[in-house]
Formats: sequence, structure tokens, C-alpha cells
Amino acid sequence: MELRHLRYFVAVAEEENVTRAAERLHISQPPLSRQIQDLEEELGVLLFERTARTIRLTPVGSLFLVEAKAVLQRAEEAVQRVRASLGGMEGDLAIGFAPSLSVELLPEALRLFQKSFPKVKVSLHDLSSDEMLRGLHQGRIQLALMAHPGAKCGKGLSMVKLRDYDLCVSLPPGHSLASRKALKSADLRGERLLGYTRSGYPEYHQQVAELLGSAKGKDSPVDEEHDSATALMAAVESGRGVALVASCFAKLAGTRLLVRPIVPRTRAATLSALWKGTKGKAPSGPASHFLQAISDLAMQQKGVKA
Amino acid sequence: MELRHLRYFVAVAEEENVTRAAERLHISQPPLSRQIQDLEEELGVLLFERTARTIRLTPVGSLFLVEAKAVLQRAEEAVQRVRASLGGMEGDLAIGFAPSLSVELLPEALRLFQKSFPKVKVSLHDLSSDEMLRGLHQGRIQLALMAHPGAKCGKGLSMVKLRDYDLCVSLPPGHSLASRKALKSADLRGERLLGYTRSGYPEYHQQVAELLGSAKGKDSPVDEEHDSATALMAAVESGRGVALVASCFAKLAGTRLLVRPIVPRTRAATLSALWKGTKGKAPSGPASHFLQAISDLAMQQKGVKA
DNA sequence: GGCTGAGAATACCTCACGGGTATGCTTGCC
DNA sequence: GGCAAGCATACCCGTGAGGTATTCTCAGCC
Repeated sequence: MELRHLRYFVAVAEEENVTRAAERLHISQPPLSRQIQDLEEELGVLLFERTARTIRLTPVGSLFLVEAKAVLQRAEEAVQRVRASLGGMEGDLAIGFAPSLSVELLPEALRLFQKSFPKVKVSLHDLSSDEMLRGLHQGRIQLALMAHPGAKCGKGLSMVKLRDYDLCVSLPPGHSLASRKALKSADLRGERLLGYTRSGYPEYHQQVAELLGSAKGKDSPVDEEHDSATALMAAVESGRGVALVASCFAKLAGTRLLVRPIVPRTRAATLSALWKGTKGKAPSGPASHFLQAISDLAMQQKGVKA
Repeated sequence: MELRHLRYFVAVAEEENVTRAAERLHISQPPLSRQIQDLEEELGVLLFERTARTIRLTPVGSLFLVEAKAVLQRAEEAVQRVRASLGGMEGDLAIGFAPSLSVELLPEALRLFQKSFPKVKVSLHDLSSDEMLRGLHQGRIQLALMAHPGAKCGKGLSMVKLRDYDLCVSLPPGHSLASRKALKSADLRGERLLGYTRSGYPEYHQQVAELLGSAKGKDSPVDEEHDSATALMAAVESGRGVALVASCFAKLAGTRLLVRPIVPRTRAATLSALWKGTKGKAPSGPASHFLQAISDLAMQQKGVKA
């Protein structure tokens, strides 16, 4: 029996659903089923009652849930204590970040992290996606917070999704659509559309094209391209048009601009964390703790939203 | 971090010697070194002070030793509790055993086991080595206690060594060599030598031949062959000669025969436990607990001897 | 009752890593 | 200085954890 078995068991027990538990653990469903079966065999005990569509703890399983949590808790404590005895971890941590996407998570995560590891020197670097990937490979940054890079992520890097953001429309205050709580894609007909540059944000353009089609009879529905969130914000503020942005743009814009959700909900972007190392392996050093902090936070916010 | 890391760490910390710890864990030294390094890296803490020839806990390491033991303890407890909640494990356990070799360990191990698992029905089967191997494959026995089968163990079986036994000479009381505390191989010159059958115990014959060479100018130094310990005992008792036997024969013979060690010490046989399953994997069901009990006992007796 | 979709189990494959062997490196000791 | 004890490094191999594709089962629905 390994701690892995206990972590997996707890996830399944709490979700009462193997598929969801697998998502939470960032593995796929079948291996999780098998690990649970292995655990049951090793213990010689049936932990779950199964029907074809449901899985629920047996009484013995409930007992073992308490026990398993206690063991994991104790293991966590052991690690904490030995780390604490060093007076907190020291070291440097360089993080690359996409400001517009990470605005909701990064500041709070940073605050949490520095509370636990005050001696770690964190440096933040506003970089493009390509720069981040290069920076990771070259070791100039240990962690990157950026839009999900899809398949082109390259070898030697690991990744977790942190948070999905939906598409929204950003308007200047006083705009004719400002009174609406939510907007449909049809509402944008006739509006001058501002957006990010196609070269720097290809996924963004794909999403926008899917939403609006070639309804406007052009290659791209975007009439004017800007290369950063701040530039886009200024352009919208100046009244040159409206912009399709991710929901977290709202936080960035503060009271300068209005942000209205698109219905039905459409994915704009996924904030992911990347680091150097073979897939599935946690980063080393302070980066692992920062990742822990920001994932916890993301999970928490997700829970609140749901 | 997995429980494996903690088990390994505890072994190294307690032995203060990677090589010995590896033996105790039944793995080889280099992978153990690596796992310890992995653990240190993951914790971000130096657990051991190393010189080229020694390895000793750092102060932090000592702290973590306490913690690691506590975690393992807690995990063990978790398993015990959930098993206990089933009112103790039930089931059947068929064990094949070589009476002469297992006489020192088996009765005591059985007693310990039945104390913890009173509901398990244990059946003992006095079998030849070949019968045991077949029995394991066919599932007629779940565990075999027999002389170490060397390479010819066959696929699909796992094995651990439990205990080594040295060669001794068994004499009838009143024999001319009876007054000696220990015997050298030269002392046996001129004695009529009784032993086990060559077909049933090839390793035994090899050991004996190595000890005595062809000093007696024959194919084998053994003058008379018997196919069981009880037969051999009767033959020696009747005064037909002396027998080379494993040290545990003493327990079997009680006061009927004398048993004197050979110096220098020579390996006679190794008692091993075998079961069905891929290598390195513990047996399933009650067999795993019986194995646990008998290994613990063997370790303990070894400790006393050393 | 047949159809469909949700969700667990099964089958089979892949590759990372735990473990093995061989070897190197350091140092205490005769 | 040669030797041996003992940890680390280099490299190889097989196992098994995890992935994908598929099947199986049943609840809900028409």
C-alpha cells in the first residue's frame, strides 16, 4: 500500500464518482478504477458498493476514509514539521505570467505563498507565451502562468489547468449595450470589434471566429487588433469599439470599463501553469509550493462559482 | 512522496548503512541510494550527512525519522482497524512445509498468526520441494516453506529468504566425538557418513561435497542415503554412522541425538517462503499475514544470534 | 419494449521509473 | 601503497501506473 492508494481512495470516496475523482486527480478514469480495486484486494475488504452507475462507500469504507485521511494528514504534518525546522524554505522563484489572464489568481496566490515561505524571493516576469516556453527550458523561470498552450507545449514540460474563463464583452461606460446584463453574439452585429493580435493569440481568434462565424463577411470578425490587455483597455475606453475578452478582464478594467458575459457561455481561455520536468511530476523547490497554493486557490474559486 | 520512501528512509536511518538497509529491504544498494536522494530532493532537506564510507542522520534527519515512523505506524493502524472491524480476517490457508528445515520457525510463527487471526483455518502439508512448486502453481497451497530453490524456482512465483542454517554433525549419544564442542571436516575422516538422498536434496549434496571434497575417493562422500529427516534420525540413533545436517536438526532430534557445529561455519541450507504471484508482490489474503509473522520472527531470531 | 446516455469496468498499449548489474570514487587501514 | 569497505554514478531492463478505446449495465424516456 502506498500513499497514492490513499489519496485516490479519498478522492473517490468524497466525490462518490470515479470519473469526477479522476478529473480532480488529473488522471483518467480507468486507472483510478484499477487502483481502487488493488487497494481493496490488498486490504481484503470491500470499500465501495457498486452498481453499474453508482459507487458508494460501504460501512467499512467509511471507517477507512477516516483512517486514510488521518494517515495523509499525518504524512503532510511530517513534511511540514521537518521543513519548519529549517526555519522555512529559502531560495529564489522566477515566475512568468500573462497579466490579463492571471490577474484573478496571481496576487492572492502570491500573498498566501509568501505567508508560508517568507524567505523565498519571488520575481515576476511579464512575458509572451513563446518567451515563457523558452524561459522554462532555459531555466530562467521556474513556473509559467499562461493560456493553455494546447499540443504545441513541447517535450520536457509539465502542465496543469488552473481555471477556465468565459468570453465576455468589454464596453465603455455609457455604451448603448451597457444596460444589458448579458449579451448574445447577435447583439454584436454592427459593433466595431476590437481584439488581441492574431499572431500572439491564435486560440483567441479561433474562439472568436467560432462564436461569430464569418457573419461579418470578412476573414476575421475582429476589426482592430491590439497586442496587450492594457492597449485594448485604452482603445475600448476611447470609444473606438467593443472588445471580446476573457471574464477576468473585468478585474483588470476595474471601473474604467464595463464587462458583460456572453450567453450561452463560451470558453475564452484556460489559465495553465507550466514547469520543466517529466509529465505528471511536481516541480521541485519553492515552485512546488507556489503551484500548490495557486491550485488550491483555483479549486476553491471554482467551488464558489459552481 | 510515497510510503515506500519512508520505509526506505527508516531502514537506512536505523542501520546507518545503506548496504545493510538494502539487504533488510530485499533490494540492492544503488536503487536505495537513489530513493533516499529523491526523498531528500522532494523534501528540500538534507537528511543524511555522508562521507565516502559512512552515512549518518543530520539533526533534521533525526526529526524526520520520528515523523516517518509515526506515519508508517499510523498507516499500519489504519489497515489493522479496518481489518479488525470485519471481526478479524476469515478464510483458509494451506501451507506446504519441509519439516526438518522449518521446525525452528513454523510452530512459533503459527502460534503468533493464530493469535491475530483466529478465524483462519490453517492446514499444513508435509511435501517434497517439487510437490510444493506444483501445489503453488495449482493453488492447492498458498505458501511454501522449503529450502531455497535457487534459479529453478520457475516463473510466476515469488520468494523471500527467511533464515540460513549452518552445517552440523549429528551423532548418537556416547559417540567418540561426542565430547567435542565443535568439529572440523577432517574429524569426519573414517566416520561412516549418513545423509539425505541425492535426488531429493541436490543442494545438500553439493554443500557436503564442497566441504569434504572427494577426500573419501568416491563420487559422493555420503555412504548411506535416507529420504527424510525422521529416517535419518533413526539411522543415526541406531549407530549406523554420523550425519551432516542443518543446525535446526537439533530441535527436531531433541535429546535423542547430539548435534555439533562444523567449524569454520558452512552454509547448509536456506529456508525460504514461496508463493504465487509476480516477483516482489506480497501474497494476498491470509498468506500475507502469515508471511509477515514468520519473517518478523526470522528477523528477530537472526538478531539474537548476531 | 427499444433507444439513449451516464458511468463503471475491461482490454490492451506505452513509457516512466523502480530495481538490477557493473563500475567508479573516496578513505580508512595494514 | 595496496586493499577493502561502502556510497555514488552509469546504464539497462521489466513492471506497472496511466492512457485510449471499448464494452457492459442500467436508469430514464419515448
